[in-house]
Amino acid sequence: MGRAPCCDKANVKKGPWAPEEDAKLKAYIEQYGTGNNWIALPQKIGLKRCGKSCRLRWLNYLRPNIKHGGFSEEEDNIICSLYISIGSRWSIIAAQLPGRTDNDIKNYWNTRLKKKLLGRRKESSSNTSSMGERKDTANNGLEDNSYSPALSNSALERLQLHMQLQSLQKPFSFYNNPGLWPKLHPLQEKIMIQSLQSMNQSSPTALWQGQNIDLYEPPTAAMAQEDLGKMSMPNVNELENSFIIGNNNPADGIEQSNAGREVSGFQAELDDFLNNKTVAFVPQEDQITEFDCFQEMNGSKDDSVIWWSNDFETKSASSNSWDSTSVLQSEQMCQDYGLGYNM
DNA sequence: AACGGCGTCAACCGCAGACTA
DNA sequence: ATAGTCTGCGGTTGACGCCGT
Repeated sequence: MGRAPCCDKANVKKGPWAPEEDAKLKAYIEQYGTGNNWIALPQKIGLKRCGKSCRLRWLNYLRPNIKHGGFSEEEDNIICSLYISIGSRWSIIAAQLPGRTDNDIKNYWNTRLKKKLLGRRKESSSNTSSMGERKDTANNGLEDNSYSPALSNSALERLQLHMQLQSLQKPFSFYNNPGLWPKLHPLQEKIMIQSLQSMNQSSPTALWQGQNIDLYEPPTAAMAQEDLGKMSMPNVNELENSFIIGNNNPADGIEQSNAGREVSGFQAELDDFLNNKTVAFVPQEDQITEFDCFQEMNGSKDDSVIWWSNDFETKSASSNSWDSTSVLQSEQMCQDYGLGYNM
């Protein structure tokens, strides 16, 4: 059974809002409030707009104390940290940044921050190029893998960011060192990727749960082999917990303080990233040979190494990576996070 | 000046969950 | 219990402006 449309689309105006429309909407809401019924609101004030459109306009633009543009470095850090930690939960992230809307943050991430962070891969690839490995210097960014034209997969992005951070912290950790990865035939790789893809489609949470990866304690090679054997991915909850700080649970005193150190260390890394202070991870010569198997997997050696297949169709992974409990944890975490970072 | 490519951002769309009758 | 409605959210789209050729 289909869903009833929220409004009569034929009689609804679309596109940019006119100043008069803004004025009408703003004046009404400021005087009467939304009345808890966005659908009825446009009729009440004689606007030929969909209720949802009114809501969006109010929340993203007309609402008082909205800030547009001009994101500070501190805000950058918060967005990046939270994105890596909780994914594309823009509303939660926005809640930590007063005056910012989820839409704004989402746009800012997609158009700038993502490039700022992931674009560093470009640098490292260029370095590789200078070592005579690359043939193509154009479009060597993350999104250019032949497997995937678009990078909408926040989970993968987060993994990659996570790995970048790890590469800085522990350059020889498993995830940075393809030499520790099991050698697979390109065909096997593809099958693995397809399996991951289907797993992720059928049960997005299953992919992430049940496996441990500590953000700062990389698994041993044996563990890693086992991980890969199970075709698992890092446990995001685990990852997420690595960021929980200041939980004020006396029983966890020691762990808390450790967590605090981890986070501050992480924050330092992030700062470095954002400020371009650190040198991007440059694979060692022996590692580069290992990279080749992944490049061959893509049928070419012309691009930067993409660790993961970007071919995952994880449209839902980002939003379904954890259950509501985790979301609540995230919200708690966000509060703690705020304390931890002296916001 | 005209054109095309690209980046940005406001707005739309569709889904999922909460709520209500 | 169930169907309908509303809200909130995240992904995507399209208009617009800037810039290089």
